[in-house]
Amino acid sequence: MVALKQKLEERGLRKTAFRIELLTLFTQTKSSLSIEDIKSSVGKTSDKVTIYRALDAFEKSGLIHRVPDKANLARYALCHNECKPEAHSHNHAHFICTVCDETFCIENVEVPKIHLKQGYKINSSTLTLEGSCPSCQSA
Amino acid sequence: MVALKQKLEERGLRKTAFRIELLTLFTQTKSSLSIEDIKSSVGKTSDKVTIYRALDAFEKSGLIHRVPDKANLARYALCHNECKPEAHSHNHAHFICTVCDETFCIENVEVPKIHLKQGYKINSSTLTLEGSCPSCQSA
DNA sequence: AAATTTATCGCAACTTGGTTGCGTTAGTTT
DNA sequence: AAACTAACGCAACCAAGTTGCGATAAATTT
Repeated sequence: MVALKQKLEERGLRKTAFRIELLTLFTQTKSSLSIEDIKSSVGKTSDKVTIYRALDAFEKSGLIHRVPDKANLARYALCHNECKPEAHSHNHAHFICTVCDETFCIENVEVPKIHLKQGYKINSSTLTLEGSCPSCQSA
Repeated sequence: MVALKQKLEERGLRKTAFRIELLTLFTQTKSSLSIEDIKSSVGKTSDKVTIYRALDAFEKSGLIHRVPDKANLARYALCHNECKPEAHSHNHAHFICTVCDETFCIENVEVPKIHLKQGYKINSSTLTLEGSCPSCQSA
């Protein structure tokens, strides 16, 4: 909890009740959170605009990053590595279960380095796998 | 043109003026088309609903497939390989230029096969690269 | 060729994810 | 405590995409 407030302070973000609650939610979540998820657990009291702006601020300051989502919706997860503002480094793949719509970070899989024809400058690369996860297999 | 109408007929789609025009546009386009692109070249006369439904029908019948887009918008391209309804096979990477927002298919790059932990079933995998393309480099 | 069938069209109205403007509230700094 | 300004919250808005439904026009049947 203390470390959590520190994270906000380090980045020049204010320690409001809502933002602390939101960041806590992220630390307690194994995989990623959709806006839906967030709304249903901390959004009862806060306006959607507040949520969007907080997510935006968190992302800009390197606290969280966007992960892909089946329906092309926004989805976020905590940054594990050292992410600085304007330079997120998330070189891992994502697995999206098309049954339960969960998004999993595949930590131990590196996104292969691709080199393109001369002239292309690559800033980021994402490898997204779609299918069904173990719990949805058995169903 | 003849082959084009045939494609529609083969899939049980009607050869309406609009759908022929739309399919022609796809064949004339090297990379991919956003809804914006489509609207501005064939959408003057047709309703957006018509466009969406035509794209939907084309995709379902394996004529075109969706490609990722920077802003998570829908974007489509012609199917090169043999795509059947319900079974698209597009094992190539996409490059999105974040300057001009163009999406390029990287034809000669295979999406590497990833094997996950037991229990995950992968239906499709997409490798998306973001950066700036040659023409936007020089600017 | 006319009649029937049915895919496609096009308008209106709606839904959803997300944004903008702006006045108010509340951390933070002095 | 006063001043400063990030963050909040409401309303209004926007854009992408969907749904319902009657009208139109291919394709098929007679």
